[in-house]
Amino acid sequence: MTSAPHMLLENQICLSLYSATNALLRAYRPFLEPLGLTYPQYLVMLALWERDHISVNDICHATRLDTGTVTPLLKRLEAKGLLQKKRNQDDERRRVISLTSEGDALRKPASKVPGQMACLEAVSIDEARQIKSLAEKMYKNINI
Amino acid sequence: MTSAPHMLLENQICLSLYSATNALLRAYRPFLEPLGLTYPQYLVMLALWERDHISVNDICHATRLDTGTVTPLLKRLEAKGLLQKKRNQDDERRRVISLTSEGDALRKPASKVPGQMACLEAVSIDEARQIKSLAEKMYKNINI
DNA sequence: AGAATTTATATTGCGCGCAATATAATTACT
DNA sequence: AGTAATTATATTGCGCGCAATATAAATTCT
Repeated sequence: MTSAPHMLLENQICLSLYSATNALLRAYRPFLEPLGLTYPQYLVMLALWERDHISVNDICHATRLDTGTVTPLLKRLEAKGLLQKKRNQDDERRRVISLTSEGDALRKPASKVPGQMACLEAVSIDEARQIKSLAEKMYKNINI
Repeated sequence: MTSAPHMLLENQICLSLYSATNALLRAYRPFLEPLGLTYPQYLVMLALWERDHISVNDICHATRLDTGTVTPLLKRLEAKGLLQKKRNQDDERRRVISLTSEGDALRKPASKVPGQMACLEAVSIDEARQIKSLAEKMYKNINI
């Protein structure tokens, strides 16, 4: 029994996206490993370098990661001495996440990562723009 | 200190791809859950529905998954009674993965999944084609 | 034939990704 | 004020994703 076209692996859009994303994450690894960061941890650090002293929820929104992912991830970054968690005085539920001087200092070497990734030239600049815009549209349309 | 453009989360192509892919995987969940499958398990079943009696390595290639991912995944599918693992007589290293009648029977309800996903209309048909082709290019260029 | 290399699969361990659930503080409602 | 609903964060558990390592069978080389 032959498979219908929509049941063929080679026609799975999701598999293409899935494997490309995993490949891209693997490509980040050698550049992030010297910084002691995984890609999701790098996203959290980017969020903090962009705006310090924010809440866990702010980090979830900025990085599009889940609480169940971010909470233990923050613990690891805290254990590495890159950030601190304090209680917010105004709202005792909130935690305020703040960079340590080490966390702040990591910014400089981390700023070389985008350039290193660009050197891979996996796609052209224009194609990168296209795929980003299409992925954004997909993300927003799925997340109602 | 303000972040340079290439250090802004909103300019991270990988974050767009990453979050879109995760969103797409989440979107599959309600359709795959009634079948008792995760998305990677669905990929393996698609591979077997396409060609039965193949090796673990064949499955890794077809699904672009890793041995460390596939081996335990096959155990779970075996435990669900969807497939069997036998030794290859010609080459004792190889395992031959074969669908059970239950595994074969799952093909029919599974054939509705692509249509259900298409109904989400996350992107147009043409955009889906574009993003698939760009993701394929990226995947192939990264995986030298 | 015997040793070295390659190939196929399995195992271990860690970090997510996420659904479900829990806890505690705040806000809204009556 | 007291209760209900909401919000912020944390916890649990399972299934990947993958690097590193192990094991065993087949192949190649001498």
